[in-house]
Amino acid sequence: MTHWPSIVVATPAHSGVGALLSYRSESALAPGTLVRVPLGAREVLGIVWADETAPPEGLAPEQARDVAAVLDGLAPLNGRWRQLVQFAARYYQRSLGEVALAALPPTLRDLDNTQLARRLKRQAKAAAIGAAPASAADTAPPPSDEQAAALAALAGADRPALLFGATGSGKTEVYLRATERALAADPAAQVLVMVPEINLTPQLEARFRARFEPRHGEGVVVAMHSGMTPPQRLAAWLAAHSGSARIVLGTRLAVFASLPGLRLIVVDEEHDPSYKSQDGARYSARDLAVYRAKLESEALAAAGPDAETSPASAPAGAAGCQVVLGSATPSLESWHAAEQGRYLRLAMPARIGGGALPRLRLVDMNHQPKGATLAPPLLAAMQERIARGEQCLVLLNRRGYAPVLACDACAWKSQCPHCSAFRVFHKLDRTLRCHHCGFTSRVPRACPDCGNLDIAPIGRGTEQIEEQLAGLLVDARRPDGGPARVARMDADTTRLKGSLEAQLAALHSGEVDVLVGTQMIAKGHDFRRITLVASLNADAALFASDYRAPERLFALLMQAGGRAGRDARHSGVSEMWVQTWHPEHPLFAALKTHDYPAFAAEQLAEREMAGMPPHGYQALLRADARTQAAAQAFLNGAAQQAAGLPHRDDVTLYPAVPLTIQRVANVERAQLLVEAASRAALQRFLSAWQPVLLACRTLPEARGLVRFAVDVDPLAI
DNA sequence: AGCACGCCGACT
DNA sequence: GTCGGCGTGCTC
Repeated sequence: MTHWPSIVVATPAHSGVGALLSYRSESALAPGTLVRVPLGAREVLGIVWADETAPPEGLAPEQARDVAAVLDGLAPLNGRWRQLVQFAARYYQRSLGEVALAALPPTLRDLDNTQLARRLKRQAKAAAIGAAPASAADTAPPPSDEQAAALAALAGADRPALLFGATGSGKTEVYLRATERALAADPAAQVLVMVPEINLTPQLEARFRARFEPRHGEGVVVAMHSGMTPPQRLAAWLAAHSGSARIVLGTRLAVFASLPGLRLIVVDEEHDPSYKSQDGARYSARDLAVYRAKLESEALAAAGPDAETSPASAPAGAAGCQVVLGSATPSLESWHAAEQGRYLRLAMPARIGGGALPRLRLVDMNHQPKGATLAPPLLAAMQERIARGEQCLVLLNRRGYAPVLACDACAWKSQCPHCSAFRVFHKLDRTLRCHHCGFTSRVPRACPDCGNLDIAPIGRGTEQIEEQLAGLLVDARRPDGGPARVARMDADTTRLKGSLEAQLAALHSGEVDVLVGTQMIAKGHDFRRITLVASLNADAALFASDYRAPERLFALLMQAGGRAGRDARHSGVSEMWVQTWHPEHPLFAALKTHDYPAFAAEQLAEREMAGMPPHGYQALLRADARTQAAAQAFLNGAAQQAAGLPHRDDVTLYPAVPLTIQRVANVERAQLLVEAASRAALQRFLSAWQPVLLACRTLPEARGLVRFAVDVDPLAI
């Protein structure tokens, strides 16, 4: 019998090719089956979405081509996975094909059956070795009272859980034990643990391996992130898909991993903006994680009590798939959900070992010597720490030596020729670099415009702070009498593979007394001897036009402060210094008492007044074009042609505006904000709008449009 | 997105 | 006389 399977292929978002293409097959193909199909002149990977026994309507049967091959040996992707992908595509306004195929490891796309068979064989072999029982040594520390309480509450949770735990309160131990419990409840159970950045995977991976490999064998934990080589990614994906890997640890892309036995999802540092993808489909891995857990739970419930192993002994919540969002400074969205009771809040306010959170020291820059980068009291405090053999962390969110280089005599500045931004002066390699497009050249000896020899850096970056601190601390002495050692850590110093680990090791061993760096040093790393953290340019975020800037600043400062005093011996004296021109700002009052709930309440009240998320819903229509006029013409045309669309009156469309950085790599950028009072209204309108957007591409006044994209729930507007 | 087809400038 | 530039157009 001839079958007419509907198959998803990697069609780009706006190609005009429908989401599902009909092919012909002599045998039935289960939904979720991976196949290779002809598409135009090439053969591509496809996923069977539905198997039809009747020829498709609106397509002459002879136009359907034959399925070229079935990737056998791979179980079909299950219904929950397909539902997740379908939801993500619809919600984030992308084609199903783009989302579905991007969710698979890239190598799978160009593997034929013999190559695949080889990989599968290797994988099965590795899984067999890994499954070999090893020593059952249990090195886990007993949980604290708070951890035990959180775990007990989690066991009965019938909702997503928000683990609101101070830095150092031992959230990871809760993840480990929740994982342990999930794995023990069901021999096929799998757990997904997500972290915001690749940098944070190695140490978490190490802890999970140490805990679970002794009991479950090697291969029980696999990592999944974009830093892995294509073969590594394929191996990890296959291990997860086959069920041999019980724990998948990864960045946002791991939310799409095929996990047939998924029973628990952990989203660590759930507030982190890295969970929102900024290219391709702009999905929020945190939000998708919550949705995925719901899908899995519903499927398990529908399967009935008979389908599950021990329904009688398990608490109500544990029968489904749980999701735990962890943070010391939750996103306002998650906090709001917890306030409303949609999420279950689990609080762990105390630090393990009883250490106190650092004391906030605000430095009013109005009362400091003019032009001082580091206020004298801060410098004195640092010298004291060094003398005691303690470490300091200095935070500045700017790489390079100076953000701008300018001529003293004329108006020349280090403008990037391709972007509406200045190029950053990097003193170490004498370059001017554009941090947006990468355009780099050597620093000119003289002003390119007027020939003046005096061209001077304006502003400060991490390189300069490192240099200045080395000078200012030249007389500082460590307890052993040696000179203070200053180091810098940012994207420039950690570019090479392994260099991040090497630098962290140097810090841990005590070779470094003062570490200068960008926000990457504030995240996750557990430094024992740090007792002072200083933030030099917090003000930039206080008055930023981005309404989420205060939220991010609060999270960053709390997180950075959390690096200090983790060792209870030092915690009594640990301090968080913030240099500011606005010490009266209410954000600092909440920061001083480490009072996230107060800060969140204040922010949420402001958001409610303004109808901002989570009290309103937003989407951006973004356009890239050769001219700003074309970009805006496309956006405004799309807005005009929205007239009369269903649900048009449920949304507000704002005029098109250029982005803050209007031009990047010679592409002009503009965007248009869409607001709605409810998620559903926004969704309905965006769906209706999609064909209009496609039509507006060819508007004569939009000539020169390069691309457009819809960003649902944008992080910045 | 690929990858075709298609119509105009510098090379064996 | 061809190789190749990237401008439109299609993919079950």
